[in-house]
Amino acid sequence: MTKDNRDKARRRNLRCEGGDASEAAATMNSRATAVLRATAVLRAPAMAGEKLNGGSSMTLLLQKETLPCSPDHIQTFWVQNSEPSFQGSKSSVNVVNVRDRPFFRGVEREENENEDDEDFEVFPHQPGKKRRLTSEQVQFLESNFEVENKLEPERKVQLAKELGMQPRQVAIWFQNRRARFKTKQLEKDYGILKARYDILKRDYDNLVQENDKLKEEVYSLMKVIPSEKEEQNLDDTSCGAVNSEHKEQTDMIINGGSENESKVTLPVMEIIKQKDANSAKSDVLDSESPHFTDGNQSSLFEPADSSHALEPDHSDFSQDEEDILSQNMPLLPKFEVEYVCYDEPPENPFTFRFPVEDQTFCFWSC
DNA sequence: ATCGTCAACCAGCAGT
DNA sequence: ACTGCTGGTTGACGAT
Repeated sequence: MTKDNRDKARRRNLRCEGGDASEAAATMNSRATAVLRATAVLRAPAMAGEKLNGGSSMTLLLQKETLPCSPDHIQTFWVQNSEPSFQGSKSSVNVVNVRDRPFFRGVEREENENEDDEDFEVFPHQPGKKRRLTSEQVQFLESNFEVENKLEPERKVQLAKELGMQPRQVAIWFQNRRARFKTKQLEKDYGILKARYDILKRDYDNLVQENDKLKEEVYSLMKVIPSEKEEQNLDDTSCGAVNSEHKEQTDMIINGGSENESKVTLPVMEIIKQKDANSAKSDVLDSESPHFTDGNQSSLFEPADSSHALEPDHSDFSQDEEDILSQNMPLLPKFEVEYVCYDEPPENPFTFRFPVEDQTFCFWSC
């Protein structure tokens, strides 16, 4: 018999016997003695982890007819059975009739159904019967979950006592609650990533448009400059050579000069730099645009830095543009980056190259 | 009848 | 060996 099989058999036996013996005993004991039942209706803390002390509105729910105790008993019970985080000098205690409260409907019914059952075996698991927890039980568990989503053994027993549940039920509820929380968190993160991608995509499209405009302007400027020179050097025999050199430079700029950028002569670079300065105010690249300041950024993301977006143009995606994109998408999973089809394998898996079409961006819509 | 929710369960893994 | 966790599944139950 393997270890796993032994484990499974043991666990099945435990469940068939009504769960862990000590847990069951604790529950039954609590039920036998808990003529007084208490729960707390707590305002849900604004944020998980916020302590539920001072100022929480607290309601003690008492079974009116069977309550043999004074307010002193109530206080004693509460202090003995509450976690420190639920205690507070500012907490208000209200004694109310709970006959109508949903929290006790199930208990009451069970008790009535088992009036002759002196050992209080009203909670053992009945195969095929599932009872929903009452709204009050769920609310109490939710409050505790927000304080701490893990469940220590003592706390589990404590909660089970206070809620009239089996500790195993409490444990299962916390497990399921964690699973639900994780699912929601994943959905939320996906939404944030999607929004982030949309912004990057929009910026990229705008950059492409800006790039095209710059190219056109450079072309038009290149037409003007040679004509001026021609006028000044009409008889200059080197004119042809100058124009030839100039044309090479222009082509290098427009068609991709990353190979030897330093050879670009100053006049052309100045023109481009002036254009950069004018374009720096573009809303496309404005680091103060709303998507950087909406205050709703997930911790998953760092603000995109578009400050490099108007470096001297390279028609192909060169190193600068790769840097821009890699900075803007620092946390994209590697598989997404490598989705681009390469003619040749990339030398570095973290550098990537965009094809002329922006098919790279299809990974969200695929 | 169908669908969504949720308590309960199972299998596998990890820590003690 | 024991315990608790995660991920996945099952089945009861309520809403439509």
